[in-house]
Amino acid sequence: MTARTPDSARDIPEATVARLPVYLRALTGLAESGTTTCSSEELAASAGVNSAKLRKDLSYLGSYGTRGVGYDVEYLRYQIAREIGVTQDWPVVIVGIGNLGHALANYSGFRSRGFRVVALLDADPARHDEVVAGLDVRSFEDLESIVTEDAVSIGVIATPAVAAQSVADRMVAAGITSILNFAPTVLTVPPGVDVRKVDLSIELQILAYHEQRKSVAPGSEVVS
Amino acid sequence: MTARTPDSARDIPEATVARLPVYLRALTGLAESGTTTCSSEELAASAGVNSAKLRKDLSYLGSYGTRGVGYDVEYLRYQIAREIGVTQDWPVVIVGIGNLGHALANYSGFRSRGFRVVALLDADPARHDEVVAGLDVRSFEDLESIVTEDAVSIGVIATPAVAAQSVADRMVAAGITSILNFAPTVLTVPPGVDVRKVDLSIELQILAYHEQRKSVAPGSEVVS
DNA sequence: GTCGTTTTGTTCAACCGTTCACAAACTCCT
DNA sequence: AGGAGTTTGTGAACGGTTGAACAAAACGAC
Repeated sequence: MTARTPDSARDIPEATVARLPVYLRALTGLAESGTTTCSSEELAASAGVNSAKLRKDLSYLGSYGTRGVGYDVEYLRYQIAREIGVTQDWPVVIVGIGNLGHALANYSGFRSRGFRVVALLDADPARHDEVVAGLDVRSFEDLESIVTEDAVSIGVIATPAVAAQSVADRMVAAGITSILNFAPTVLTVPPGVDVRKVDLSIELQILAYHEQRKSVAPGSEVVS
Repeated sequence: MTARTPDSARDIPEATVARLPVYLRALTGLAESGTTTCSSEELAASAGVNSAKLRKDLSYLGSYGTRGVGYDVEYLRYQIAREIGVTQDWPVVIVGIGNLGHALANYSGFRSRGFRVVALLDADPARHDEVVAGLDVRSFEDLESIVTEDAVSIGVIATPAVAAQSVADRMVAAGITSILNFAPTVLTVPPGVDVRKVDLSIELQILAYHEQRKSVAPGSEVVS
């Protein structure tokens, strides 16, 4: 048996980390529908995974269930939120207020899940008088002062591809250590900085690959 | 040695499929900058992976390189495009023309990569007179006729979470077999239908998890 | 208190994906 | 033609992820 650390401190597998937010959302849904207790089977169904995987994932956080009973929805929800770090609010800055930047700025899912958009920046002065989602679009030159003042550690890049690398460089120089990149380009960052990328057309291309296969071979593939 | 099938027919690992579009983009970039030949090392650098992985990925498609020389950029680009299926155009329908739907409809990366948005649908009649990205927003009730008429097999869901499942059900009933879901909810679909999901807040939460860990001193344990 | 039922937490084996290391194959130079 | 240098394609080892199966623990009935 591994040593039982009182507070969570062990390293959680990356695949598990990626699913924790899904469990968190499922638990929120259950809580809103009035459920106070749930089994791993129920929660797994809500999250779209199988129950063995769910239990294994939760076991990395600690032992928050009760055998023979299940999980207390509110308690587990809090534990996962704490583990992810969304019990506190994370200030976020969005750079590139085009169509996608607009959508991101207005996305209510950010604020409701522990993220607070503190600034919208764009290199184009023509956009600087605009007000989006209650925030006025500011100059990209303000990046450093905003990052310092609001202790921003997460940046979102929604610029055209050509600008993305230089924006990332400025972000890193300003002190940002986590970047969510929507621009269709590969970012190079120094060690210690995390980058996650969301690429819309890549997702469609993956679907197209499988779609093409369906029309050829009868052996169908299912990805949930 | 495994049997050499003349045309691509073997099953390509899912992880490899997800990277092929990245290679395709990197090759397009190289071609635009006038490069006609590249080594696996160069291409891997452009794509942000290591060269061994790149070579192994490409080996699933066939043997398209020349030892001692490298890859012909244009030739390899075509082969990957053919494998993914983006040499033909894929008609796509987008449902839910809110902020995100707007952004998706205007996203030029779709059309330039083999996808053609044929219709924008929304359940809200107040949006039906709007024109977005050169297309007029139509009623969700038109889904079936559009899917049939334009042979649409890929649908994009950009609706609020509560509507997503019923939209997916209608899409599946209409004949769509691949769905890209931007709504923050788990979709249930019958076997044979592929779903990929893009979840903006989940990506941020994964970053937050790692960010939280950075600020804590490595190996420090708090025991009260 | 004991038994039976339920459900978690964990162990174990199979699977998938990544990386290393190297033989095979091609070019260039002499 | 042959040898040196280069780069691909792949076999094999390794580590991470998944899924099944089960022991441990809690609860309720009596």
